[in-house]
Amino acid sequence: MLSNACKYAIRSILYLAINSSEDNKIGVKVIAEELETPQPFLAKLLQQLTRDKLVSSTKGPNGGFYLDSKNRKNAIWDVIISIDGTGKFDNCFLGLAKCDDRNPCPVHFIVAPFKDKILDSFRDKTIDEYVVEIKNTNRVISLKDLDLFEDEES
Amino acid sequence: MLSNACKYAIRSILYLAINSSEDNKIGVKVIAEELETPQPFLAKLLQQLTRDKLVSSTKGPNGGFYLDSKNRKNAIWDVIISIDGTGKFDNCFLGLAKCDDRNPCPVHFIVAPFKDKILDSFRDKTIDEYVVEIKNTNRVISLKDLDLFEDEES
DNA sequence: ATAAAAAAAGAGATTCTTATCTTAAACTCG
DNA sequence: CGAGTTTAAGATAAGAATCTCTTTTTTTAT
Ligand code: FES
Ligand code: FES
Repeated sequence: MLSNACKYAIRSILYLAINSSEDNKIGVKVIAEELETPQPFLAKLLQQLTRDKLVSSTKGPNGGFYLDSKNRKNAIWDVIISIDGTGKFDNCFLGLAKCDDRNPCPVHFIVAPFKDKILDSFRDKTIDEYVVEIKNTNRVISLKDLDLFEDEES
Repeated sequence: MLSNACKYAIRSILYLAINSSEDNKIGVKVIAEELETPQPFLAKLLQQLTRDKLVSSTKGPNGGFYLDSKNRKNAIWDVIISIDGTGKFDNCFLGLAKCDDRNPCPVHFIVAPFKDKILDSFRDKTIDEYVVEIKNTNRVISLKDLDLFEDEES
């Protein structure tokens, strides 16, 4: 549904939203390590996002990537468009030409409501709002430090 | 989520379920035309499905592919396993190592119920049951004859 | 100047998709 | 039965898309 590239991009945007600021720019290297993604690939993606004004960057010493307040008003959907282009979402789950209520494939009415829901969530919430939610609910974005609740039992 | 190959496979299984029988075997060529899929690619997929006993075939004149009553007791899920292998479904939507309720990514709780539901539908229903449903509700499987309801208005 | 970092371009690897060609099986008809 | 036709099975490879890595250039801070 989403390309690998796009997943990396979304995760890094969220990472930057949480960890960066104008005073605290973060280099590709750190981001890549933190998110456990291939570094050069991520670099390219971040460049793309920068061109599309979804993240900000400065070169030179103490340079790096960060999100300014404008960037934070964008939606995840913008990231998806920037990286994967539109389309991947509107397609029929079984590969029919159109995904359409009037000519549904056998799984259409199972898939469609969820597609709508997730699409809404991606389009309507700003990055900022996502971050609030992530902070409130302890959602994970990096591959590291999984099993946060490991020793919760007993 | 599903590979192209897998989509083709699912659609041809359903096509065969609806249109074929032991007395009415259907050749790759017809199936490929009907479903508008690349013929040689489909051929390979059908071979794979035949090896896994999900479809039946005979060679020679009047030969072709069909579903016998055993084949019809399988589930779509079996097709997915045969073509894509397991896994593609259990993955995190944002590419994290595990998709896990305890360490959810920011979209996990939007995606997870959907995944469960569709998975159930794929695992629990037999091909036969799907066909009944398709017939009852006029679902589309081929790319041709879309817009069944084109002139329904007015 | 020097060093740090992103930007840019592009080479290489891998996987996914499609096409071609040969072989083997099954039926048909003389 | 036996030659010829039909169709799937199998092997191989060409093409395309996706993903990963390398190298060079440009910008900026100190
Ligand atoms: S028509 Fe297949 S998912 Fe909507
Ligand atoms: S953890 Fe990401 S979808 Fe479940």
